[in-house]
Amino acid sequence: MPTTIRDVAAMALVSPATVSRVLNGKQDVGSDLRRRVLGAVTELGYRRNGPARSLRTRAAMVLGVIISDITNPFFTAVVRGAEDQALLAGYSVVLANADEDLTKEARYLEVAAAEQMAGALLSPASPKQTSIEVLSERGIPVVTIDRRLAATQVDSIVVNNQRAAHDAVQHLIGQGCRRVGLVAGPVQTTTGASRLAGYRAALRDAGRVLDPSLVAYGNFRTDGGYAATQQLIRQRELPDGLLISNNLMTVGGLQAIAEAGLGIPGDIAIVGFDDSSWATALNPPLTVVAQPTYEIGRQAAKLLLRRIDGEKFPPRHVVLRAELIERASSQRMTKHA
Amino acid sequence: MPTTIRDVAAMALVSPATVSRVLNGKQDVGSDLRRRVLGAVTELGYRRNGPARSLRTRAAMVLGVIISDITNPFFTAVVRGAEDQALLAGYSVVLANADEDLTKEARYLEVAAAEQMAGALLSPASPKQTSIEVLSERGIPVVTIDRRLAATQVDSIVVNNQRAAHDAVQHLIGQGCRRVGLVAGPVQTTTGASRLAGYRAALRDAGRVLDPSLVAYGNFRTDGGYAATQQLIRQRELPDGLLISNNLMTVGGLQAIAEAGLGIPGDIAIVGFDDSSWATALNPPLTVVAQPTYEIGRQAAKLLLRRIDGEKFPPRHVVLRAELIERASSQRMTKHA
DNA sequence: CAGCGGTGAGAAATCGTTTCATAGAACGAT
DNA sequence: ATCGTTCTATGAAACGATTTCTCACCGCTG
Repeated sequence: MPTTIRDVAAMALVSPATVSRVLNGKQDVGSDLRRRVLGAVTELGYRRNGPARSLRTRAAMVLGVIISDITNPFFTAVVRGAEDQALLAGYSVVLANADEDLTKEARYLEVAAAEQMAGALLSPASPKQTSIEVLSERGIPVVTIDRRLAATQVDSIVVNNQRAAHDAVQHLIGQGCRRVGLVAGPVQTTTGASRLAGYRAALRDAGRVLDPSLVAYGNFRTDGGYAATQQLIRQRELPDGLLISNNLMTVGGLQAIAEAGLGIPGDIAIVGFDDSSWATALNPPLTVVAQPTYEIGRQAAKLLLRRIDGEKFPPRHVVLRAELIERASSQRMTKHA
Repeated sequence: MPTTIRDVAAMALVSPATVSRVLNGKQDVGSDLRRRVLGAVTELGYRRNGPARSLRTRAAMVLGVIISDITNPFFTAVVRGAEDQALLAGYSVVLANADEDLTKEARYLEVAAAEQMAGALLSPASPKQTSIEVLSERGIPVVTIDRRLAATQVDSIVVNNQRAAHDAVQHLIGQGCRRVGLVAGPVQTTTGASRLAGYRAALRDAGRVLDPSLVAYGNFRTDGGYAATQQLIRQRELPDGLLISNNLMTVGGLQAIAEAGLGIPGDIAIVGFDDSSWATALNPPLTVVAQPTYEIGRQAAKLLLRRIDGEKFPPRHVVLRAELIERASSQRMTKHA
């Protein structure tokens, strides 16, 4: 019952083809006809039928963003960046929440393929098991964010996690921490693995021995951070400095520490990953490794749009820098000591 | 180039119509043919073309969720509930971020209409100015979440905000607060207005006079909460208890209080809206009005699915209960005093 | 003036699926 | 044996846009 392109054509006394051309600005159309068409469009309140359009053009003006945890503020911040960029180019962004679950992830990749989205941003749940084949076999470009895929021909935007973790650990050592611990993320994610590597490298560089009992593994979620931290602080020899590999685990970690009655930074100095609005509301304010979330999203979308436009260039792997923001939770030496 | 339903039909030696019916389980198809078809489908790795399907059926198996702030954990938690429910019914969920911006909101409503989504969940930026006409004139059902529209014929799932705010203020008064302040949300949202009303009602019930200088207005975002709180605590007569109308503003408020060097709950007792993972990691842990976020999403999706199925019933306005969770940030009286 | 390139517009084919209207078969009832 | 009736399965017509192909027309040039 809604108005179609034929209705518009009839009212403007032109053919549907002309209406289509006006609407897409493809070919030159005489200015008088153009006016007539535009007039009819607004008069009838005509809107293009998306599916019909996608069916014919084999691509919707929609970008899919499949993130691994929608409740993680890091990802939502990334999405903001991607969204702004996409909107500028006339694309809409739709999100899907894969929940770190390979099945759900696969399902949403299929939705993206089935709906013939123009492209997709993805933070893969696994570098090996995640398969973007459904998309690539249909020529739909993908850019991964925050993490990489084992298949290196896929563009990616990540931060230098190893370096960032290295900086953070170095900072803790500089603050006089003797036993620096790590709440690590899942090693099957590239982020988890890189941050672990950075931690190890920093200790080695400082001439420390690696004590495996100082590393506990979590699932990048609050409960995992809680459990891992508890494991670390229940040992005979406590860590006196701790790097926690992502924001949600940091929340869990802080809780475990508070419950154990340990003082921050007196008993244990803390550095978290990912800045968040509440980091400064904590007491003491939290030292964090801040990732350029908005920029990650923005660059990912930009890159994706270039691929959608059909530009050919070798796979690009953009590495942005994360920055250590020193706040009180890790300050053991007074600055003017 | 991807395989179509005709390819499948050719391989199974049946007509496309039969393949379609097998795939949709609509009508009876002989079990031998059914097997042949299914075999061909898996063999060819066939996937339905979404747009073609939507074009024909005039509805995609997709639910749109348009939320007003994707960086707000409250909304993302709601989405989780809606998603689980939708997936159960075979629908996929896509999110869009309206960012409290009427223009963006309108745009995404149009996208939902243009893509012929089956239905939409919406937290309207404004009860009056938000128009869901694009959807309703196409028969696409909408359920609002967290907030209502002025047009009461639209289903909604909200919490009893007035009651919740009332409880919180009553609690603060019970803790001995003499001057209870409020960081209010935008009055043009139903949530903002209801919480303000609850605050006022609680003071009236307690026989207090309403002091307008104890209420400051924010925009439901961190910066707004910061500014509003600052305004309240810079007066000559400070509030000694404070209810903050949403989670993001609470973060800003805490920051302002920390900067002013005020002690919680000693100088000022705090109750925030919306529970969050970090609420217990704060020192002191934050007393909050917790909303049943997951349940809001779940019920909203359920209701929407019934509408999509074409069920007819009068507009339903579900009101869930929010619950006060007392933690240390508002405890001034020791329990055993 | 013939011929040619270029331009603006229309007719019709097309995208891949669903579905309506049937055709044929099988079966039971009359 | 005939007629209905019920099942299955098919052919073909949508759905609403884009796009190729075509043609008419115009102005220029040699």
